[in-house]
Amino acid sequence: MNITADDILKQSHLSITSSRIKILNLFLETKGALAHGDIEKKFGGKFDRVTIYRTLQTFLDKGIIHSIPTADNSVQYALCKDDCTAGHHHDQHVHFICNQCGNTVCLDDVHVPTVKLPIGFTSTQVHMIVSGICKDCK
Amino acid sequence: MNITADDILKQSHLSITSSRIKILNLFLETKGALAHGDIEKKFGGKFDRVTIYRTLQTFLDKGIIHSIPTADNSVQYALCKDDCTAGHHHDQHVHFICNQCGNTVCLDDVHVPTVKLPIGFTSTQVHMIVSGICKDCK
DNA sequence: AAATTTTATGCAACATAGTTGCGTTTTTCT
DNA sequence: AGAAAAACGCAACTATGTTGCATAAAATTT
Repeated sequence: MNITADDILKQSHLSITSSRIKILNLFLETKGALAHGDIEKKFGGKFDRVTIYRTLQTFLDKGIIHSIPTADNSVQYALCKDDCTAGHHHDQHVHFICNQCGNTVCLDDVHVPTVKLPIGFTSTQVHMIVSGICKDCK
Repeated sequence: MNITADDILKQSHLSITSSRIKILNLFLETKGALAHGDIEKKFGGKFDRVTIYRTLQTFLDKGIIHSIPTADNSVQYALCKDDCTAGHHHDQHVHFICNQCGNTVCLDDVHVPTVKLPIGFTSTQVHMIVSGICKDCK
């Protein structure tokens, strides 16, 4: 049995509202990552833009989604795996951005390698973003 | 003898203009990376915002600077090393963003490790962004 | 060195993205 | 069902990024 949007919200102690359910379902249905603009387009004014901003922020805070920085100024969001908690993210996988279709996907199986930082530097988070051509576009 | 802004522009076959010289000098003087907003603040309306956008884009195209995606929607730019050319970037080093001082620096000595992608994926560019506490803030 | 061509800049107007405050509605708790 | 808490929608605002075009400045030619 699959996990539902309802379950996720309950697990995170969040109020169950129709906008949260719908946005969360969109994430569950979508394979790749979503930008704020994608969500806005998908629902075509059904929700206020502000609601989408706040919902994404809430999901980020609770560790339901994680953000993926991109070179073109459009932050993408993707669902976290089960082992993410509000305090600490474990999304240490590589993200892939396809230059052809523009999709961003989580390569859950590709782990971000650890690098040795110069003396004095301490790392709390590592992002690895690979761009190129994805398997659907080759 | 140090390389000058003038030299860089000539090498890239770009017209020598005062805005390009000044923006390039700012990069030469600054250790870390700069965002568009930093440059705008620095010059306080001395140049048009549009000029800064276009100058950055030109420098990017010519391989004079490279861009660094960040999680907070503010693309940073930093000078490329000598071995970057217009066609192909060789800035395969790790970037570090300090959560304390907010500075972004190029860790020129830390090379981005190669990762094995799933079958069907082809990589053209890899970004590795580490955030944490830098050596000046620890 | 002046004229011409090419390129870059500034301005205006616009488009998109993100934030904040506040009254109203919805959800949750008892 | 009623009270308290949380979320939503609206409006207004700020910041960020883009485009077209007239003007200004560089580079090129003679």
